[in-house]
Amino acid sequence: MPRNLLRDTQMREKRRRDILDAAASVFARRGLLTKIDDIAVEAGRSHGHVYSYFKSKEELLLAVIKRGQDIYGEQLQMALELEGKASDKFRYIASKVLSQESNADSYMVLLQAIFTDLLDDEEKQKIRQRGKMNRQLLIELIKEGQADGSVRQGDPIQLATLFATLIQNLMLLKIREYEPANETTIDLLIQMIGP
Amino acid sequence: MPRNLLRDTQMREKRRRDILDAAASVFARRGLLTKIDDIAVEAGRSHGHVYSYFKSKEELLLAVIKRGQDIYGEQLQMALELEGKASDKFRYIASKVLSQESNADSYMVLLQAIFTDLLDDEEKQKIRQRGKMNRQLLIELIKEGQADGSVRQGDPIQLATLFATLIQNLMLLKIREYEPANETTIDLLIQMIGP
Amino acid sequence: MPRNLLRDTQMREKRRRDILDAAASVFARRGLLTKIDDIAVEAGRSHGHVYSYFKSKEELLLAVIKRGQDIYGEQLQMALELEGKASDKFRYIASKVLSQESNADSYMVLLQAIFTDLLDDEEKQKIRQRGKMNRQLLIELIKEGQADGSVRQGDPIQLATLFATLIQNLMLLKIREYEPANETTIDLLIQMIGP
Amino acid sequence: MPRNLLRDTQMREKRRRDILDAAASVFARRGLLTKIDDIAVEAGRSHGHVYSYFKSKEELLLAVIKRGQDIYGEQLQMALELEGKASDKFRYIASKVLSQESNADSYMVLLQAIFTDLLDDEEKQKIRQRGKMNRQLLIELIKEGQADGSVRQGDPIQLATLFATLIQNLMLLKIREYEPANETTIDLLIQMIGP
DNA sequence: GATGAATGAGTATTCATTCAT
DNA sequence: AATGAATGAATACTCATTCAT
Repeated sequence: MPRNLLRDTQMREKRRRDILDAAASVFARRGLLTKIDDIAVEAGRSHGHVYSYFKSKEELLLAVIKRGQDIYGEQLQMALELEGKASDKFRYIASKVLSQESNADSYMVLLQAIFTDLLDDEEKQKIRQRGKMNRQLLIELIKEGQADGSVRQGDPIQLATLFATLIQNLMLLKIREYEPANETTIDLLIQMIGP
Repeated sequence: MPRNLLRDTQMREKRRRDILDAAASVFARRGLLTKIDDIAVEAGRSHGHVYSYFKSKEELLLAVIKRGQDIYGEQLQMALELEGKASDKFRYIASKVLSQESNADSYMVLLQAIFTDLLDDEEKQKIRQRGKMNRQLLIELIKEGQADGSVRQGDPIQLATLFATLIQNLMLLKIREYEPANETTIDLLIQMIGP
Repeated sequence: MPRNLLRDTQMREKRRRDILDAAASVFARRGLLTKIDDIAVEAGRSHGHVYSYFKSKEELLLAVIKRGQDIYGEQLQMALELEGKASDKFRYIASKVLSQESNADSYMVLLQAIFTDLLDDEEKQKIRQRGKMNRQLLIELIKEGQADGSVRQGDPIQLATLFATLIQNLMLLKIREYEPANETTIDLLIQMIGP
Repeated sequence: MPRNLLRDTQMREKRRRDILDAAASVFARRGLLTKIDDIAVEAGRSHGHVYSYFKSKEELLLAVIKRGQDIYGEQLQMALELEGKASDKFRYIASKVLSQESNADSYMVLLQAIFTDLLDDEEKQKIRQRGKMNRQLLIELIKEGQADGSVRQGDPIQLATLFATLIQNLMLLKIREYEPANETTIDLLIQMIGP
């Protein structure tokens, strides 16, 4: 009996996303030592299930990383398209990014993947390439801010790197209940890159 | 002929340090997936050798982390004792810390240990405690800078966190050959926390 | 409208045979490591399909073996019923058996099943029993040949075993493209058991 | 403390041989479905032990096969160097080969490896190459026999193949307690290739 | 002390089998 | 009936740790 192909495909897509969500959260908490079974349990499924969606743990890890980078890129893009001063867009980015726990998870996974020798160079290259694209968006915004006077002068590349570094690490600190990064922190951050 | 006990002890100390050095470098590169044998090879010894200096892989990891934090603390302490404006001391810290590759290794290990669920809470507490002590030194320096006018106003705790975050991540970027953090970067950093 | 029960049954029989064919060929090529899915793919069906015709992989394997033995037996029977000298019947058997690839497949599966500890003794007994029946046919033929002077003297059991051994292995060699067993080989074989 | 290097090496060699022996016997009985643990148990060791001598199950399998072929080759070589008629040498080979159980084990493993798709073509090529070398020895002997009148006329390649086939399969039959191949069988066999 | 053989708990992955659709 | 999603038992292989030499 033939099944409903459209629905089958949609269901499959959904389950794939469920696994990615579970994986991101567990990879973030247990690093690359995560067991496939941890992920399966988090997703409420058996480990065999995971393997019918991802060929290997490495493939799953790479998918998690890619998705995190893509989402981050979309958030940046959205900010760029707002009206107003560049500094307001930076503020928007900071509060947007800091408000979502999953960003911190993704970032933690990314850090480990990229600063570690555990992946092929080829895979690391792809990840870096996507990272560069995202940073390019920030660089544009820095330039915009330097033009409209809301961002200090200086090498846009370095300023973009410092800004990105700051918000990403604030995420980490926040999620691990170090220092709650609050509105004040964001103010401070904006001032630091301000003129 | 009695053995030279002092010398024996010194030799033992030295070999212990050799292992710690090897371990820090390998843990940094291969994360918590590091094998004892990787470390032994890096130290030019057999894996059995490692076990006559450290009871377990976890104990070795904790020792590596502690040593990294202690060294970082000493570097901060040294800066505090310099003569001059607080901002000059910050500059000194930045260039000192950035100049030593082993700091980046230690920081990477620390990050993984602390943002991961792989250690006991008890051990994580000790690590956080030492982290707090180091940050306290930075907080003092921030306050000193706010008094002498070389650091901007704002919550010293948050400023210290932001500063620490920046230099630690710059280390990582540098060591992984992302963006070479150079003197300009340090200038920028000092300006950012400046008034 | 009542379904055509006869036709349903025939269809079911046909699909069962399709699976057996697929299974024989895959078992022969991949041995007992064959996956149910390999067989399903070879049969152009899903693995679930296989299970609506055979309860388990073992049952399927046993069915494959049994069918191979039965077909071999029929081929021997047919030869026995021919007119002529026993040696002509041997020649007929040899060329008949060697001409069908599926015989080699069946024999390879049989070998593995029987010289291996992977089946129950009970199942192995059944297989051996059928093997004995087939060999009995050959023994009759040997005796017939000894009577009509076309086969050498000697223990008929041993001669039958040697003959069976030879044609079965020639099949294997042929199918794996070792030495093409041709008409000359058959001549030689007949001479060897000849007087 | 340095160890006795010579002795260490010898011990290692011996243990390697022990594993090969165990592996040959288990592979023969359980085919390619053999578990590494079966072998370890047979060798009276843990499965981890096996892995410090062979990198993988496949490597171990290949080593077992190679050793079996090498030993068979040596047995043939020895026969060739005897004094006397070729048919006596054949008789010697037959009784020599049939007297050692391990030959049957090796042959069974070889059969499965070579008639199955489970190994790389490259590995299969190596195995076939060694097989050819061994058969070449038999071919020489056939020719010798045709010259001294103790072997029937006919294509030496085919005669060698038939002879090899016969003794190898007799081994199998014998070891699985089918038909005890006894002196009579060998007589028969010699007569069959005789003039 | 130093080595590396040996063990066995732990983990990624596969695949027979079941069963809802 | 036919499919393929889901499960979990089974198994290859790894690696921390121990310990005899």
